[in-house]
Formats: sequence, C-alpha cells, structure tokens
Amino acid sequence: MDAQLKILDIHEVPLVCRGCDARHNGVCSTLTPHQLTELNKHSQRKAVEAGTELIGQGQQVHSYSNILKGVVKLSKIMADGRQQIVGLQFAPDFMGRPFHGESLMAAEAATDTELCVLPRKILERMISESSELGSRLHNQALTELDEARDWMLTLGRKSAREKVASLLVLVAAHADPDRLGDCAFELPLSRADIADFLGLTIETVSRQMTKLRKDGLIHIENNRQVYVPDLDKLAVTAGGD
Amino acid sequence: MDAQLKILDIHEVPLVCRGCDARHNGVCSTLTPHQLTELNKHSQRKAVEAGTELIGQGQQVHSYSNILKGVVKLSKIMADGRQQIVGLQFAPDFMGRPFHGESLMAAEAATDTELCVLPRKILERMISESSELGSRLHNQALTELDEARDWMLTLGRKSAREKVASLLVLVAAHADPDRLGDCAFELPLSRADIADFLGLTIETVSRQMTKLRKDGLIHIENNRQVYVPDLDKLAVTAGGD
DNA sequence: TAGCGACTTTGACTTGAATCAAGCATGAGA
DNA sequence: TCTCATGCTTGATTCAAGTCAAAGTCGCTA
Repeated sequence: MDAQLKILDIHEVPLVCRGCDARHNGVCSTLTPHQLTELNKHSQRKAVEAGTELIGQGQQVHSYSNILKGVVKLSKIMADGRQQIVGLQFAPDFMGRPFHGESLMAAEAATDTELCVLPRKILERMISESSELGSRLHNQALTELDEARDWMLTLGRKSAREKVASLLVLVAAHADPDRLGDCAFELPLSRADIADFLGLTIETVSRQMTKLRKDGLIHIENNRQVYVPDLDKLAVTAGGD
Repeated sequence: MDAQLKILDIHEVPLVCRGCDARHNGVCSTLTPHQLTELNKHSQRKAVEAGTELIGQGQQVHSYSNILKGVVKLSKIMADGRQQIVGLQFAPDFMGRPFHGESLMAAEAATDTELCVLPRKILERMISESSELGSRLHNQALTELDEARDWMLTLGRKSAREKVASLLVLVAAHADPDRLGDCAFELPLSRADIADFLGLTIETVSRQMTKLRKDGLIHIENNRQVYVPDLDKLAVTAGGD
C-alpha cells in the first residue's frame, strides 16, 4: 500500500472510455474548464502494487477511479471462501458506480496499477450537471452488462479448453485491439486468478494451457508471456462467434 | 404470434421499475403530461403466448417495451446450438437498451406475456429531455449488472443442487418479495429453460428437484406449482448469503 | 377414451473436471 | 550456495454431472 499521491492533470486521462464508441487518444472527458479545475484540485493519483485490495466486499464506496495503468479484478466471494471473478477492468476504464453506495463485490489490483481517484460527491454533482457525462457512464454500464452476459455463456456452457481459450482471446483483445493474425501479450492474471475467472481449478487451467501449447495454438514463456500465432484459430477453439 | 393491439393508457404502467429504489403501486413514470399524451398515441399493447420470440439474436431493435405481465427470458446461443439464458425480466420491468441498436441476444416470452411497446425514437428523445428518466434507466442497467454478476458466481462456483436452489430462491423473490418463512409460486420456466439458465442438463435439473423434494425443502405439484415451507433454509442450500 | 405428442422422471453407464499428492522452476534471503 | 517460499505443472484417482435409453405423466384431439 505504498501510495504515492500527487495532483493530476485531468486532461491527461480519459474519463469514461469503455462506454464510448470512438477510440480516444488519451482524452475522453467532455467536462467544462471549471469542472476540470475542480477535479484537478480534488482528484489524486495513486499507485498500488499487484494484490492490493482496492475495495472490500460490502464496504462503503466514497470514491470513483479512472484506471490509468494496469488491470483490476472484480470478484464475489461466498461465505465458505469460494470465489468468482466477475469482471476485469483494463486501463483506461472508469471504475465505480453512481448511485450505488455499497459495494457488492471486492476490487483488487491484478497487476501493478495506477489510479486517478475522484471524490464521489464531486463526480456525482458533475453527472447531474452534464447529461453527456451521465450518458457515457450509462453506456459503460450497458457495455459491462453485455460483457458479463457473454461471460455467463462461457461459464455455463463452455468446456475447460474453450474457457481457457476464451480468456486468452479476451486478454489479447485488450492488449492489442486492432491486431489481426498473430499477437503477443503478457497475462495480467495468475493461474489462480484465471481459475477464479473461469470457474475452474488451477490444475485444470494448467492442463488446458499445456494442451493449447502442445497443439501449437499458443506459445508461453515465463508463465506470463503469451504469443498467439493465429488469433482466429484460437477464437474458433474458444467457441467460435 | 397472434398479437392483439390496442391503445394503452401509459398512466397504468410503470416506466422503469427495477432500477427504482422505492416500491411503486403500478406507476413509476415521471413524464410530463405532454410526454404521456405522446406515448399514449404511439405505444401499443401486445399480448403474446409462451414461446414467442420477441427479438432475435443479431436483429435490429426498433422499440422498447414495458413488461406488463409475464416473464421474458434473454438468451445467448452459440453457433453449435448450445444456449445460455443470461437474464430474466419479470413484470413490471422495462426491456431494451438505449444507444445499443443491435441485439446481442435473443428475447423470448417464457410465459404468456403482455407488453407495452414504445417506439425507440420517441423514447430516446424523452430520455434526452428528462435526466430523471435517463438516470432511472441507468439505475436499472446497474441493477441488471449486479444480478448478472451474482449469476456468474452461481454458474461458475456452485454445485447443481445449489444452482437449482438458487433459481427457486430467485423466482420466489420475484413472486412474493416481502414474504418471509413459507412461500408458494408457479415456476415460469420449463425444465429445459431452467437447465439453460443454470448451465446444466434437463436430467440433472430434474434429479436435483427430486432430491430437494425428498429432503422436504420444496413441494411440487403439476411440475410448475412450487411451495417452499422455509425460504431461509432453501436460501442456505442455495449457497448462503 | 384411445392415442398422440410434449414434457418430465428415472436408471445405467461414461466422462470431464476436481481432488489429492508429488515434483519442478524461479527468485529472495540468509 | 543453500534453503525456503511461491507458483506452476504433472500424474493417479475419485466423483459430480453428462449421456444414452427407457418409461411415466399430462393434456389434447380425434
């Protein structure tokens, strides 16, 4: 938790990106200069290392964040300890939910992560002032809903092999959105995290990774570095579509 | 598809309920009289029987609907026919999604259903005029996101017995939200639908229902009529919490 | 009221993923 | 350089859920 704090120029970061249709070059905000000044005054840059808990399940949420760098995992935990990762937030996503004060899940940094923390009250006032900002957040919520439902199909109906392939395709898409054909990236998740995301055990994940490797669909180095020679082929073994 | 159409008084129906905090007595709308008149002129009442397809996967969506009566299932289908139900909409839910034109899943009436169909363009104009309406829809999206993520935990980490119990608890909650202790309701889903919602096969669903019955947790009549003597006990076997 | 069809249950068997249990790397610290 | 911890892989075995097959139930229509 060695948080290094400093005032951030809000111009440098996108505010709500996942829900926007267009690609942005690091700027997504449509705030007024006055609003920007205010956010600059009150928002804080925060760097945390992998494994840091950002929000505990059932905890009250007093702030929203832009993820500047890294990957955050959202997970639900049952009373007996069983865990399911229910979403991944990649930079430059916005994290948090207006109107919903209490968190129904935990948020934890999957990798070393940098955040821009925005105070809840100020942001909510800006939402009520700007319908553009509100509709962007609405849009992001709908996008996340689509993604959650896609993942429900993966969890409910796919085999272990298809699940692992689906995860690799998902990460590849975020690492290099426009890349066709081959693609290389670093896995932001441990085997244990992958298992919790796919509803599998560590052992099964490991076995399926090995099989995909032996089938020539992926190459792995140092457990985390993945190279996919043919992304289409991998997508097909992920269940097509 | 024997749709019977007639002009509906929009005052009679709630517009967006799931996302609202308060309970409403059948009226949820905050539209102006002028907006109500316009909706009255353009919205249509539609009655369909169980099994009717409302929106096909990949189809363009030109209207939104309020569900007046019945249950609608939302599902994703893979190329090889595997299916996953990714959400249930109970009356008086609003169905549809602003800004997202194309449907990424199919919607089908699970029971005999009555809808109030609102033209897309008119509703979207009203959303842009009324921030209250927009924020209610935003709220509903967030609620659905929470529900989808809860279900991801069910799909990924629960046993067949827990899954079936979870479904029964879910339906019970919608049938009779305030009921404590015991509770009776009619299942809006066939065994096949339940299997598709839980990521199981029909046979497994049937076996688990039988076990729950033999364990005294539920009573079943005519396959669809369910009586739960102790809802808390059922919730515990659904995985607690 | 017999017969058909759709839906559900039940049984026997198979299988994919979980569990249990060693081993293998890699990196940090002594 | 050795040890220890952590994370990953691999193998043997078990078990929960899937598959295949048959029979039961109900409502509908002729």
